[in-house]
Amino acid sequence: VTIQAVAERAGVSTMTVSNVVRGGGKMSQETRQAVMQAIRDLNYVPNLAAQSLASAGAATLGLIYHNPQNAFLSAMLVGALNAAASRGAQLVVRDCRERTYENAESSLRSLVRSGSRALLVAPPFCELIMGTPLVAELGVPIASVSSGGLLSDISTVRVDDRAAAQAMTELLIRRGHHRIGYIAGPALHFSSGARLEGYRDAHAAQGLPLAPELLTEGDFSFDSGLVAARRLLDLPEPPSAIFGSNDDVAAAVVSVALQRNMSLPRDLSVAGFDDTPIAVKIWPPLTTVRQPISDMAERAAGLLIDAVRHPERARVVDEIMPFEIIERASTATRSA
Amino acid sequence: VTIQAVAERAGVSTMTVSNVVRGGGKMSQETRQAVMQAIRDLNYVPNLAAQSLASAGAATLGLIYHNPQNAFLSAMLVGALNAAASRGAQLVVRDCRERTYENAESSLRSLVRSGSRALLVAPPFCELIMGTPLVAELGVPIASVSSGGLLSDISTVRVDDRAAAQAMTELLIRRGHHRIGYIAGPALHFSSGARLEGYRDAHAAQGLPLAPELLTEGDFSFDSGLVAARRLLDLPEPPSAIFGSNDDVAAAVVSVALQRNMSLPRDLSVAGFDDTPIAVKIWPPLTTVRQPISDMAERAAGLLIDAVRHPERARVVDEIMPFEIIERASTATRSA
DNA sequence: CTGAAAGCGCTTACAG
DNA sequence: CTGAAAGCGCTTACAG
Repeated sequence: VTIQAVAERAGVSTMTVSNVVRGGGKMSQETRQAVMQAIRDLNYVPNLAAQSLASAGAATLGLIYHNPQNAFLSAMLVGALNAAASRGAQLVVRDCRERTYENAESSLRSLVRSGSRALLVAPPFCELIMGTPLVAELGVPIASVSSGGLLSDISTVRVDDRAAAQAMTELLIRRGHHRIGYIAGPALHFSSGARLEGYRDAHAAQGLPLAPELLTEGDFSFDSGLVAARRLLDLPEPPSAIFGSNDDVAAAVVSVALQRNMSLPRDLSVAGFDDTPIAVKIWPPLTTVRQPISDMAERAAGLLIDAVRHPERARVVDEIMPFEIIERASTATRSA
Repeated sequence: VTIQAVAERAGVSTMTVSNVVRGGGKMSQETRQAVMQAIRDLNYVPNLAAQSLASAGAATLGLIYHNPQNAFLSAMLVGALNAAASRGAQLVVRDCRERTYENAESSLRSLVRSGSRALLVAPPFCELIMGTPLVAELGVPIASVSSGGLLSDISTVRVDDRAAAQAMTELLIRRGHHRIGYIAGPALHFSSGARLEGYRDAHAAQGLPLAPELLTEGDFSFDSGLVAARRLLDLPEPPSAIFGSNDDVAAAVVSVALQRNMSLPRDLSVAGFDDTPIAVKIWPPLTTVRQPISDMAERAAGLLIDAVRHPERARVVDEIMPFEIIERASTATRSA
């Protein structure tokens, strides 16, 4: 069942069918009705590959990321898929094996070459390609989610990571915690730096000294959180609260604490970042910074679809979405 | 940079370039070298949409599923993506909003129409379309992962869910548990039925009576696990162990128990199914049935790619992969 | 408001 | 071992 079959059945040209399918074009009600009927009768479904080849309206978005097991990525995928589905776009997903510029470059080129008219790039790839000649060479709009900072030539939808981390740290300080351990993310992600700044800002704002031994670095993985948590809890003077830079890392802290028979949140307050599903699947559920990842991805994908359909209006934007501090049972006022 | 540009630079026809790109064909070493060099010089990347349109070798697989937030689906995605990447295939992913036959049908038709040469269908869609005329109408090989049973006209890669559930239940019985709560999955999934059978088999095999009040049903979600766990623990004579039919449900049991200040595994043993990431991100880590979801998906996708490339050998297969019982800290011998 | 023609970048027979 | 031709299903200007 091709567009031609539909055209014949409806007694019009393929061009008219194409117009009806894409929703645009002006035509008499009857023609449109006839075409719709033929489409229904024949059970016609457009061939996206052909649409894309003919370099058409069917915006197909390319998405690259690393480690799809990750909850952040799952959420991002959901959002992008939603935007694509609700707006008739196609999503092509590509897993980049390594977090290197070279990997990102070859995946991105292939995607564009294969019909992607816009690109959604997950961290840390957006940081990696930002500002390089590649961005212009690709020649399509590019957007990212949760980049952790403004990206000169890539649109971004993010929260104010620095302010969010500051707000969370201040919450902990208000709860009476003076020694707050921090588990930073990997340097490759701009968001790691921004969140760390926020942690520092809070100390400065509240006149609390920064204790260097309370600062550790992980790579956003649960296992790295385990290591960092042990180091922190083994300190001669351990922290009374630990802020992990994402939920997986915070969950690792909870795990280590429970394993040591500590009672949470009495003996230790724990906070995370993202509000991914795991935040409420562990006990005690995590106090965390809610970052609407799916919505952000949906918005970013929407931006791209708009840019593809209305190139004249397209431009690089930096959208900041609101974050929310969610206090759950993993934090409490410091016990005297 | 099209295939033509490469052909000109290498001084051959596009057909020869095409042959080199797809790896097949017989040609002199020099021609091949020249073409490869031209490809490198020009940074040529084939246009998958065009390949697909020309109804070519570039196997593109369509994948439909529901609720990508789910750990099972993430793992499945990873596996499929791996297979696709390592074998030069393209993966197009489609989220089916509702778990209905109609939804599956329209998504599947669209996928095929748009160039998918084979389909990977997640539960419960494989159960939904199995045995219907649609399968033949689609006209492409279809495979599923973890279907929970043999599917007449769809290839499947699965574990023996019944035997796995029996093995887990027997482990619990051997640990001294006589009253084992069970939280079944939704009826739509064949695996729910199979696992429940396994739970029963174990009781029969060990000469243990089945207590109907110990049987509850969830829908594989964490929240449904919360409800079921409360019901079970509120019983006049509560179970000393609870077996959840997936890890999310088991995590919910752990959560409810900890919330009630029970000490795990002393007061309650908990077991799950799947060995998804959450199994080791909670404390105590879950005893569970390890089902190699990613590998299974990779295998299923590989089967499909083979079927596309060698249609003459293609047939419906039912592959059973080994499961593994992983005992972690969430289970223990029943305390007297 | 509707249509005929050319073309998107590739591959598939079919020749040579 | 290599190439010229036709065609995959659609869309984009351009006419009428």
